[in-house]
Amino acid sequence: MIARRKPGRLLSRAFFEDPPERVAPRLLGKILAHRTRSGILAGRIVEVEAYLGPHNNPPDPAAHTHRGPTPRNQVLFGPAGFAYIYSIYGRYFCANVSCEAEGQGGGILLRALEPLSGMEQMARNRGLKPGAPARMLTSGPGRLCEALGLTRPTHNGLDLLDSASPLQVRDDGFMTTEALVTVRIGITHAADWPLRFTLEGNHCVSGPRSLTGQRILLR
DNA sequence: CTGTGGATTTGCT
DNA sequence: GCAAATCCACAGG
Repeated sequence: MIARRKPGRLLSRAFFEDPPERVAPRLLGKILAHRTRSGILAGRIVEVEAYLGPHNNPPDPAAHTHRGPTPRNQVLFGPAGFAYIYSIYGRYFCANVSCEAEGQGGGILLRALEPLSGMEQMARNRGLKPGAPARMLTSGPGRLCEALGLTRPTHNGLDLLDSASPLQVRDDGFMTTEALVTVRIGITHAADWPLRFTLEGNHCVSGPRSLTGQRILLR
């Protein structure tokens, strides 16, 4: 007998219509779900990073939107709650969610999930044996996309809040009280800005365990 | 834990 | 044309 997970409910557009540094911590504990022919691949969001739009002062030099709209980043300048997926280092994809008001260019990078359903298919997608540890499936932005089967050609620009969309962010009622805030990973500019948010202690969080930071209370 | 190499898309000059 | 890039796998200590 397979236990059916609580699917949760879709989030509202308003949830995402705030600056990235405010939406990012709010996203912790929510669920990213991909409906595929081979089942639902889903996990709880345990690590995110905020990337600020170019209207900020000073602008965020690490953000893809830093120099304004381009063909690649146009989704980030659209309405909030859409998937921005880009390719990186020739081998991987990374998934983001557009946020704040249309035209503002804010985004949130999804860096790690705790797998909830479809682990066997995730392992296949990642080229691992069934039963591979959760960490190896969805810990890291490239791994996360590979595990869920997300690519730019098929998933960039999808509405994450639409009941008909194959890719959604959902809320199953999971409550968190505290987040750890650290600097972002893998960037060279604005390397000291505290814009990475994690569920401290969750073993699917990527990156060095030694990264220290401030704890904040979640509303 | 650290270091290092693979690999290609993007956008600027 | 080229440098940079929101990375990952693997080897070695």
